[in-house]
Amino acid sequence: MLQLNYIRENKEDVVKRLAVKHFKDAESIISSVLELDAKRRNTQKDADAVKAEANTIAKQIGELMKSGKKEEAEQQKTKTAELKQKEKELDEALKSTETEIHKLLVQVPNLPSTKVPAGRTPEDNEVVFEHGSKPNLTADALPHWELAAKYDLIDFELGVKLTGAGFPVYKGKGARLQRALINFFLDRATAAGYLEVQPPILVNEDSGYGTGQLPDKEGQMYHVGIDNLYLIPTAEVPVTNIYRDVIVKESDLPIKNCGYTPCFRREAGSYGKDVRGLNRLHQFDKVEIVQIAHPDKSYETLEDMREYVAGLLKELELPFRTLKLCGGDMSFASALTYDMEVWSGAQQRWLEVSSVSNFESFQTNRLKCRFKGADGKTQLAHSLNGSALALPRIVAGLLENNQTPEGIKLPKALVPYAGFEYIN
RNA sequence: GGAGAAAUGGCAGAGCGGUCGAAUGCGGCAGUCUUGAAAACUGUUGAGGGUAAUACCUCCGGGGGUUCGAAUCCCUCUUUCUCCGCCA
Repeated sequence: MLQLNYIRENKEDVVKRLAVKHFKDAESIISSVLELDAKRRNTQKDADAVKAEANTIAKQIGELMKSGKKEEAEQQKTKTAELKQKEKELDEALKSTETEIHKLLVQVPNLPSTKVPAGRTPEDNEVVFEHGSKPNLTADALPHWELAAKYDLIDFELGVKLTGAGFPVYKGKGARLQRALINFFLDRATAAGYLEVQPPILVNEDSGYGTGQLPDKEGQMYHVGIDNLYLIPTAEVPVTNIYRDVIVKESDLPIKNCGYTPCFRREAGSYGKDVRGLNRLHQFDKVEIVQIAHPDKSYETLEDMREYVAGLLKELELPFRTLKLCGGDMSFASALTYDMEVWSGAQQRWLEVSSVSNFESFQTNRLKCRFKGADGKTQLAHSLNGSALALPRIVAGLLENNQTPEGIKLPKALVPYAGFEYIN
C-alpha cells in the first residue's frame, strides 16, 4: 500500500509512475483519495475539538465532585449530552471516510522504480544477463515428464488419484533429488548469512493481508474455511509477516531470513502445454529468501539477492538468463523485479525459476514494519524477497538438459546431497 | 474438548472509576567521572493522528457497552498459564 503522505506531496509523480504499470484510472483514484484525505483531516479536527471540550467538562465535574459542589456538577452534566451525540456522529463519519480511503488505496499498485522499462507484455522485458550455453540435445531428447516416467522419478497419475492434477508424487531418486535440492539451497542461503526459519504453512487473514495476497488474490490461495486459515502460496507470506507490527533496530538491518516450505497455488484457469509435467503445479517446494532492508540500501540488497540466485544457477550448471521486468509484467506489489529463467532443453523454452523483487515500503506499510532512524524518527523499512529457488522447474531443467545415453547426469554440486551421480 | 486464572510500555511489574500515557525496577540512549572500560551518579527513553510549531486527539490483548468521566465496572472474542481428558 502506498503511503498517503507521499501521495499527498507527489501527486503528479504518482500518477505518472502508475502509468508505467499500465494502471487504469490512476488519475481519478488518486484524486478521490486526496479529496477523501482532506475530508478526513477536517472531520478529525472537528472530532478532536469536541472531544477536547468533553474532556475539559469531565475534568471540571471531577473537581466539583471532590470539593462537594454537587449541584454545580449536576449542572455541568447537562451540557454533555449534546457533545456526546456530536462526538458519535463525527467518529462515525471519520471511520467511514477512513474505510473509503483504504478501499481505494488497496487497489493501487506499487510505484515502479525509475529503472523499470516501460513495456506492457513479457516480450518487453529486458534481458540483462545471460549465462551458460544451451545444451546440444539430439532430436529425440525427451521432455522431463517423459524422463520422469522413464526413470520412475515422478508419478503424476498417482498424484491425481491421491489428490488431483498438479499434485505429483516423487519417488525413489526423484524424491531424493527433491530433498537434495532443498538441503543444497538451505545450506547455500545459510552460508550467505540468511537465518533459516521453518514457518507454519497455514496462515491467518492478517498475514495474508500483510503481504498483499488478501484481499485481491483470495482466489489463488487454498482456504481452510472451518478455521479461516490459508495455505501459503509462498514462504514469503509467513516469513515476511514475522516483521508485522515490529519496530526493528536500525543496526539490525538488513535482516536476512530464508525458509523452505511447500507452496500451494490454486492457479485457477491455467491449462495447456504451459502446465504440462512440472511446469505448473498446485503444490511445489521452494526455498525463499527474504530481507528487511534500510530504505537507502534496498537496491544494493536487490542486486545482492539477484547475484546470489544467479550463483545458485551457475553451481547447478544450468543455462539461464535474467530479465528486468517491464512495468506491464510486474506484480502488483513490486517496485522492481528480476526474473531468472532456466533453459529447458527438450521443451525449447525458458522457464521462470525465480523472481527477485524489491517492494520498497509497499509491503512494510501494510505490515507496519518500521525502524527507528538516527534522527529518532520511526520510518518504514523496505522488504525484498526472492525464490532461491523453486524446485519443479529446476528439476525440469536438470532432467532435460543433462540427459545422456548413460542416464541423467547431476551437476557436481548436487552429488554430495543426492548421494548419486547418475539417474539411470 | 472440560474447569479455573490471567492479558498494562523493549522486559519485569504497580495501578481506590476523576489529578494515569500510566509508579517502580531492569534494559536502551546521552552526560559526569575515567587514559579507556566497568561501577556509581544525573538526565532521557512507547506508538499513531494533527499543527508552521505549539495546542489538541487516540491507543493499557481485539470488539462492544455502562458513565459527565474507564487501564480500573459489564458483555463478547482472541491468546496465554494451571488442572483434567485426548494425542504424534
